[in-house]
Amino acid sequence: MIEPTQTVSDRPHRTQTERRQATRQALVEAALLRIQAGENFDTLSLRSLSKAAGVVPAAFYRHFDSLEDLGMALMDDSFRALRAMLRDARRRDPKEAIPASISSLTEHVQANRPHFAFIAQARSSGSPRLRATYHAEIRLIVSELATDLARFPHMSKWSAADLQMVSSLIVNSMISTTEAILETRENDVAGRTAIAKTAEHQLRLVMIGVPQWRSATATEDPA
Amino acid sequence: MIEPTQTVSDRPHRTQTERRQATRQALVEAALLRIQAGENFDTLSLRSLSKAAGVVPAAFYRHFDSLEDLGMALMDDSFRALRAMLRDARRRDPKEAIPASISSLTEHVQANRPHFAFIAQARSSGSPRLRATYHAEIRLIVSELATDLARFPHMSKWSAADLQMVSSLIVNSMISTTEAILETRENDVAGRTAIAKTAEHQLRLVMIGVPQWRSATATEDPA
DNA sequence: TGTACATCAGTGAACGCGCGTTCACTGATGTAC
DNA sequence: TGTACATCAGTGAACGCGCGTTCACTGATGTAC
Repeated sequence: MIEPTQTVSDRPHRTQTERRQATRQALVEAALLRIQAGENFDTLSLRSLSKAAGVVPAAFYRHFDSLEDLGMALMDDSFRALRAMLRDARRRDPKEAIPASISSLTEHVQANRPHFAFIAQARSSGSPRLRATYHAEIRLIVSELATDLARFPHMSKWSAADLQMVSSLIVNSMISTTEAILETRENDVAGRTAIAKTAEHQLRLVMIGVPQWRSATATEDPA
Repeated sequence: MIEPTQTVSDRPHRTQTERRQATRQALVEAALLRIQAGENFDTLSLRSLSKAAGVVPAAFYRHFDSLEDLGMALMDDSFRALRAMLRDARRRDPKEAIPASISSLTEHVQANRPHFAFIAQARSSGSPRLRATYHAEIRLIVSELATDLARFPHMSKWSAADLQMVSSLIVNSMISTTEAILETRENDVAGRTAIAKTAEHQLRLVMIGVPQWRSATATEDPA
């Protein structure tokens, strides 16, 4: 009577691989949940996460070498979410770059609160290795934005240093905006709208200065 | 032969009050030392700090109710250092406001690394109470800067919202600069000079946009 | 298809450790007379 | 100035707890024949 072949979702006994993935994911998600709730990653314990994932502490080691190892996995996932956001922003109308970027930011942060919260934390907490990874990723993003900016009319002749200067100003401002969004309560839509508006004005103000910018120092790294 | 009245520093047996203060200070400084070394405040333990201060764990309670209480004391000290920096910056030539502010920032951060590092951490770690204190202090600083900015020629007629918008852009940028300075090694003077230069350019770029700024929305909070 | 064996995710017990907190105490400093 | 008493910063021992890590194990899933 019972169909001998069932779909994956129907099957009560999943394959070993599927079960393994599920446990790993449960550990990761336990961490993200606690981070979303405002806890700092480095106050999490292997035992509490294992418990939340419904697994004995020793089982943790079947998936991660250590808490830091789980942190690195979280870092991967989180920056993947961040890069998806950047891709989305770039895909939108370049004539409306500012509002497009801001709305992309607010939407993605809202849809991936725990990942962005984890990134925000990594700025100044976590192990040195996690922090180093964070800073390397951010530096990369700043450089990529600098490249993008060089395509804008007024900045095509700018020095690399000046492009990095504007780029890091923008990225830092976006990080602050992200943190502000994360501080809003889930249902405070108006609060987030206000933050987005302010962020938009800040970007506009920066871009207004661009056509008149003249670097004071002529000395540039010849490389 | 021995002078019956000695100076405080000579006296081998200080008063009870002096000894008390010294122990309290030793606890606070043990925390600051560990923070300066890159540790996060909320990984510190009452026992390790007591040990560093040369005192038994139970003695901690003669000075602080809890670690959070010590954190609040650190917060007071740290924001006192930050406010001293702001006062210093305001005291300097207003015609050279940008370089004056940046050099004041770099000097004070360098002279009070652990305090500024603690503040930088409080942005996204520590107990909710510590975080709330941090955000309240920063909000106050943003508002004070907005008031200052209103005295500048082009901004005297600006709306409160627009002043806050520029002010928070500047403060966030300064926070990022502070964090960058804290990441430099103690002897990396050149690195800090480069960071200061970039920060100066960023502020200049922002201020260049100011005369042309027109708020897009006419709707303002009537209050 | 059926059987024998290998793999391996998860178990449960045990370990030593540093933690925050409590308590009755000690002995030097401070105060009242 | 000298004495008797009060104050109180710091002591040392003890507590129960959650931590990370180890280990031999179990039993279901997967594989080779």
